[in-house]
Amino acid sequence: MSKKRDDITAAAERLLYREGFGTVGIDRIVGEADVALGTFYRHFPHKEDVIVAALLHREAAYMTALEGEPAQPRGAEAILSLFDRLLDWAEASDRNGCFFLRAAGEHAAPGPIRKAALAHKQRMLRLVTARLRLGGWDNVAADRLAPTIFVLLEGAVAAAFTLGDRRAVAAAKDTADLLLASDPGAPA
Amino acid sequence: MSKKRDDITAAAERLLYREGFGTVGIDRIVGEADVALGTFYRHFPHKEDVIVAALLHREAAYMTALEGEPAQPRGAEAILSLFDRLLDWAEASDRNGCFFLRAAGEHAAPGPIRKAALAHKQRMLRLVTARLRLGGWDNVAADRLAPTIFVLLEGAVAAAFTLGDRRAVAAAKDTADLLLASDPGAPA
DNA sequence: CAGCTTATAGAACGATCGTTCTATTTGCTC
DNA sequence: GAGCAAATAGAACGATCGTTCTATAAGCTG
Repeated sequence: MSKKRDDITAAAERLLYREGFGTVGIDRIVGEADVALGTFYRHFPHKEDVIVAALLHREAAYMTALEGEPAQPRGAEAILSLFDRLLDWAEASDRNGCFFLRAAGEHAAPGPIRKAALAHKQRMLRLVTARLRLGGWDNVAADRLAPTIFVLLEGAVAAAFTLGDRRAVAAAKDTADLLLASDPGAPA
Repeated sequence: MSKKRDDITAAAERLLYREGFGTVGIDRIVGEADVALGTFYRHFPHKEDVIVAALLHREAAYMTALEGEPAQPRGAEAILSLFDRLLDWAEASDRNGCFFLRAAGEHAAPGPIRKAALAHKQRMLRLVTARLRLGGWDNVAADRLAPTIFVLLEGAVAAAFTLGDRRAVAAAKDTADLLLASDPGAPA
């Protein structure tokens, strides 16, 4: 709705992701967004609020990036394409780990930040489940396979960050392929 | 060497892991360790120093916990037992994500903290490689399989945290089992 | 133009943070 | 017991942080 609000959210996401929640102050965000301090506090009464907005903003972009391309993927491709999109995403942004994992870890107190961060992971698990169904797995098989695919995605993100190369994502994709191919519930 | 130093390190590890690097101040660490402020600064001239000490302390405990039990595991058990130990570890400590991943993410500036955190991941990859060799895989097969096992371990840690149950670790273990069993380089 | 919302620059506040300092005491070793 | 390193309690510092406030300027709608 508000241009300024969006500018602030985007700047916050960039800085918080790149440098950390504790490191980045509001003055930095205000500077990066090129808005006045008063404008910031008009839109976000507390720092907590802008962090939540940054999380939601990044989540939307991330989920959209993951689901691009094959509109009606067949079979395993519904899952395997997620790893390809993940690789694109990881190579486009500066890799600094999973924003949501970090947000939850650095904000142990129950509250909007932790809630938003953990909710994203639940939505990711649901996204994987939905993709399995899209690929042709029945509901039971999808629910059974989703946690493993989720683990592979989480591991791929983490390892791509810490090892710094694309091997990890490729390894995760290959493993997903093996898993799906060897599963008795594979679609025709 | 120094009892006080160890007390401070242990207190810092506990607090920093549970509550985050930005949230916990030195006064909190000093309070938890029950030492005077001057004692703290005698042992750790900068906050950075105590963070690095906390990382190394946790790493030592973690790696030790992972390698417990079957002294000479045979075949896949060399790897699969890692997931069992990981489950024990995750259920013993308050789950708040991977300490090292968080440390690296929240300290983007190159420096001792990021270095220690990322070095741990390299050591984990080496640990996995060594376990594969211990299980009977030759060097080539071990190097090929290690990144995937590493991804599964990373994914298990992350998912155990965000999903909050043990399903994730079990799923990762089963996948490792499948992977190792279906690999052509499996030991006799 | 009037009137209202929004944005601006910047000072200012209280709290907290990492760090330093002082003065005193404890505990070990010669 | 002398001497010295280590630990204590606590005040104090400058910097930074999140937040509030004031005063002024744009920008849009009637």
